[in-house]
Amino acid sequence: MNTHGLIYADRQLIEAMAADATLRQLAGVAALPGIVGPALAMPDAHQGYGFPIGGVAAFDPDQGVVSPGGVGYDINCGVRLLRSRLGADDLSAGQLTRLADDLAAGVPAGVGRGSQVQLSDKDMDQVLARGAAWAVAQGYGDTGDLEFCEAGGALSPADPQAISPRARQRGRGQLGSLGAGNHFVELARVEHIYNQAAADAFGLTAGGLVVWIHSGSRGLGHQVCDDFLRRLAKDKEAVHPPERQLVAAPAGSSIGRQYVAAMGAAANFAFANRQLLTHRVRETMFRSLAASPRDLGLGLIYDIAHNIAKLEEHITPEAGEKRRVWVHRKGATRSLGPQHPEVPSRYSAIGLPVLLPGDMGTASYVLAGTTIAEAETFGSAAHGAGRRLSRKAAKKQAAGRDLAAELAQAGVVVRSHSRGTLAEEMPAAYKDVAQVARVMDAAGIARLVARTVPLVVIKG
DNA sequence: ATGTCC
Repeated sequence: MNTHGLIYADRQLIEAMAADATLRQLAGVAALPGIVGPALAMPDAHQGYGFPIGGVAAFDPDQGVVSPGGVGYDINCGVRLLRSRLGADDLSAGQLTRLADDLAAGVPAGVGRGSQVQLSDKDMDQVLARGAAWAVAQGYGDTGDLEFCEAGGALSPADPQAISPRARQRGRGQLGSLGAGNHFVELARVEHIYNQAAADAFGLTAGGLVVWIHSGSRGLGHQVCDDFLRRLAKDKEAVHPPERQLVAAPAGSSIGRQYVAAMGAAANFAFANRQLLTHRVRETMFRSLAASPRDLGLGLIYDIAHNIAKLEEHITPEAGEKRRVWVHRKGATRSLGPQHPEVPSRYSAIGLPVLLPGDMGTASYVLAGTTIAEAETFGSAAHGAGRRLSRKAAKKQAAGRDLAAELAQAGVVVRSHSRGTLAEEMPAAYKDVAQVARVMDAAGIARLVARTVPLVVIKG
């Protein structure tokens, strides 16, 4: 190892990490060349492809690497949160059911499912280069949305030409679609406020209705990851660690630059995707409730990327030097404290919103970023509950059960395109998100702001 | 996560 690992967890969470390959994978990350500061594991960390999900690592731009396994297959998988002017309890059961039906009909979802938008090659170039800004320019959303997206909703560098024809083809009909797996649209009620000043700044009120949107770069990002893993596996320039899935490219090498440019373009596809989904959700809700945008609100609180590598400037942990580093956040969220220049001015006294979606039957958390995270974790925090059961084990446990009925009984209206997805995503498949939130608050890498509970969930 | 194997 070139550095040590640093894990944020309580006893139970670290025992779960010890029971799978998380710690071995973290040691593999710590052995990569040019790593700066420790190899970090957030409290939701679990084993992933080569590099733990919930892992964070920073690399020197000259001596270090970029790694597709350190970003993940779903490039710029991420989460958005919308506030509303509605009280959740003002909606009748009938209105909620109708919203569930209308959103299920209006939001394209499911494996391989496409969108209503068919992109020309020229449009696709613009999506890949400009991300959410392209979507807003096309009328999908408000100009104001961009201020509340990480990186303004577009990564740079991003080169449309670095994307393979196959990746482009897979993405062509998928912009504005949810996908499957853990992706969702959720209407939720703000159940508890922990920090009133932060909640006020974020526009969250107790009892208020909010909307969570979780999606990524669909088949396009998946293909980009696959393309570069294959190319790196047979590239002499590449770094080939004993854990073969952790193959990496020197950040300054030709293939490293190509990966970064392709990853940025795929990330932009994901930003545009969430922007189109947002537009579709707003339109559907306005129509379903026969309400005006003025009455409903649905302004964007924030859009975070939780599968990404970015060249960022940080004061390095322990050494305390100001350096530009390639920060890999794989299943990890950015956490920046008050007054940081990348925090929108509306939130500058509070810190960046840290969005922590839980499972579809329990709760999700909104937290605020901290200067402690800036100092210790390259400005990073956890991204969710973390899996307790593999997809396969979850399906086995769900056999013979009617999960939609169980969730309805618990007050959550679920619409899913696939029974399999519902089984893989059942609440018992996830660890306790409250535990993850508590660890972050106790360690100071993010501060609790609010808890929301699900009312309506749309799944792939 | 994923046209769940080109």
